[in-house]
Amino acid sequence: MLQTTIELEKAAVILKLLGDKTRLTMMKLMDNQTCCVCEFVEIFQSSQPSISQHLRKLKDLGLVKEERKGQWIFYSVNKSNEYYSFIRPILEQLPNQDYKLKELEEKGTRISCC
Amino acid sequence: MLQTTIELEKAAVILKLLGDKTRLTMMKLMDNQTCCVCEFVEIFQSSQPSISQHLRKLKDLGLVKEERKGQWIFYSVNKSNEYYSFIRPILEQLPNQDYKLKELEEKGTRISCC
DNA sequence: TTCATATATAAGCAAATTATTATATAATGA
DNA sequence: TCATTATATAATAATTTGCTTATATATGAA
Repeated sequence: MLQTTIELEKAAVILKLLGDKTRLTMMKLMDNQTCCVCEFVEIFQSSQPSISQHLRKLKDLGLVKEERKGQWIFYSVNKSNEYYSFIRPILEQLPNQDYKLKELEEKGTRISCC
Repeated sequence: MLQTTIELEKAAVILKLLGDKTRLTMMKLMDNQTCCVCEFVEIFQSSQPSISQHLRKLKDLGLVKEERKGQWIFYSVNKSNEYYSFIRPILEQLPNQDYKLKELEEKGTRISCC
């Protein structure tokens, strides 16, 4: 079987991180799109520190990358991370969440912020 | 894309369960083999109630099935569960753990018990 | 420089999770 | 029936997690 494997302990850590509805939805969104913190705050109706803390955990594992543009910091899935091949099949099986960003665009809150 | 999707909330619950080193290793083992509680107790050097509780969680989600044979209860991955297609690609990427059972066989503790 | 906005971090707390200890149930064999 | 073995469950304790509140940092604009 020509399949790369991932250390079991590392896999468990990654799966635990993905095993949270907010983080999992974020990852699915960021797999297609680049998002900033304030968008997540609006999408999930969560506090800004709460969103920042979720992103911090994903970043600490290297699953996402950040890019500052002025005041804003844009996050996206780090597809060159060595573990991306592990999480990709998981994300692929999740229903697309892009409608959440579309809703922001319709309300004008996507443009105003980013 | 001809790919079935899984509800996001359900996916998060499953990933959280898999996001534990003991449970993840158990699932990888049970994907190939049928194991009983006492084997897991020896493999993980954990208490019997701790192992039973991990198995209970996996069973509650339908991820594993049990079959009693005399005093022993054998557990294995429930491949007819509707979510097996979701977890299979995850398990496939994990390194094979069968050596753990081989070690029991060499020590004679596999046969004595099951 | 000062103010406003976006984001990060730290501390504290509540909720959830895991392990332990004690006990119950079920099957086997003497 | 009684003792033993395998497993489950309940109660509790210990640990971890996630959120809130408060504060700090960084950028841009007035």
